[in-house]
Amino acid sequence: MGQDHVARRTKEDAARTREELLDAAEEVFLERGVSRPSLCDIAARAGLTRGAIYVHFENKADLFSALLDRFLLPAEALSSWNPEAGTPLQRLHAACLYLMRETAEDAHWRRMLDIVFHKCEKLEENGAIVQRLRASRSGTMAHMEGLLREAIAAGDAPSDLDVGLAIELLHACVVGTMSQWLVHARDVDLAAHAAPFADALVHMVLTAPSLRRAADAG
Amino acid sequence: MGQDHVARRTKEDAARTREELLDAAEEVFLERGVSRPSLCDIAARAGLTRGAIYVHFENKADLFSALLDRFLLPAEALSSWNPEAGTPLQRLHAACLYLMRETAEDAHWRRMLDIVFHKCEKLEENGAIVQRLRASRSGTMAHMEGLLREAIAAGDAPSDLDVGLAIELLHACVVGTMSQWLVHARDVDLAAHAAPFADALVHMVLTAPSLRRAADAG
DNA sequence: CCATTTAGATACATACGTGTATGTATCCAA
DNA sequence: TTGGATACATACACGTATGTATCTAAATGG
Repeated sequence: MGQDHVARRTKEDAARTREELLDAAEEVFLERGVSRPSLCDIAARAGLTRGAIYVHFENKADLFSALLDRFLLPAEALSSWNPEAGTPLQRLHAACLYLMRETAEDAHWRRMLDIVFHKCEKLEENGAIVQRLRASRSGTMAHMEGLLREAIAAGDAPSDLDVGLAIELLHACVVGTMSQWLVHARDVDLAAHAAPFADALVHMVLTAPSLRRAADAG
Repeated sequence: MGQDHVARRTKEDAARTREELLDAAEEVFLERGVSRPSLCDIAARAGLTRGAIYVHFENKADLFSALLDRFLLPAEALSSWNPEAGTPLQRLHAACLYLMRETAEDAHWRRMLDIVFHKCEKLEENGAIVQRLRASRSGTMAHMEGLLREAIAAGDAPSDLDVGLAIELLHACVVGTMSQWLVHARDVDLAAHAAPFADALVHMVLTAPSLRRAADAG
């Protein structure tokens, strides 16, 4: 605002403007999607010009990729999140609850998730998002599957459970719930619903006859 | 290609080219997203030029809207689908199964759903998609909620069930499953999973303690 | 059989986003 | 203090998408 020609300040200042550009991109992408806004729009939101963007990033795709880098996708969040409390079954329940509760309570995570789920087009040619989403899915599912197998070994889950089937459904339900919450965040009390939903989903995995191996429809 | 100046044919021919343009748009949108391809790309896919598009549609948004008109979103599909067989609970189960099985088996529905879920940006300013998605959600949820209340009245579901909570979860799980299937259609045998998933979800609604009114975590 | 209408192609003006090249002022090192 | 490096702004050239206007030929109505 007050500064006319702000040229090179200190290195930390440069890093700070980089963050401000990412913040601006996050805002603009959330409001108007990833494809439509120009780099000029994003820079203007940060009170800068396109020149600043090209200093820190190669182009819009690189900027978006950097924005994703700043954001721990669920897979990495799950891995980095302390998973060392309680029985495997309790930890599976905690993982589901964590994902949903974080969606309900962490505004920043919610905004980024909203961009990834609803404000950008998932195209093979894009690479950045698609690959991360694949990695997130397989990472989360592997994590859950490991816990569920441990739970079975510990006798906390039925031994004839079809683990692959159960995890596929559980993961889809958790992700679907998060996705729906993002769209209708104002209609629903997310925080209050997270716990009963996690309970119900784990209960389903443990008790649904149709998820047992060699099961017929109930 | 072979035709130099193909001018006005018969009225049915014109309607046919309109459909061909919509087909082309569906293909192109699925492959490359909604925002990036130009009207020229879409017309070329149909073997035509942009002029043909402007004859039948006002602009790209109108074309996309027409594409959605041609496609029955789940809500309308559910309403138009014969819902008159069996008890309310069986019909609730059939509704979930229908949505998932249709996703697994109807290639055209799957393509359109993939576009709507993953290949376009859901923005307020867009209107066309966002409004339809809202309508679809509320329509489907209302349908399901009615059936579940009937099931409770018939004694097929617990009377202290928190219907709103249960329907919110059930809907999110069904939509989430459909969405995940679209992304990883090649990794999973959709048709084989639809039935056990529908069974498990209904089982969850009927038996999960956390979905009862005044329930505490189980 | 002629006039009108219309499906679709083509041409053109305009706007806009991108990438790059250049300018400028500050910071840092010698 | 001076010269290079760097952060950011500005200017320009280019490609491209859009909307509209014009052109054509065929079909329809009288």
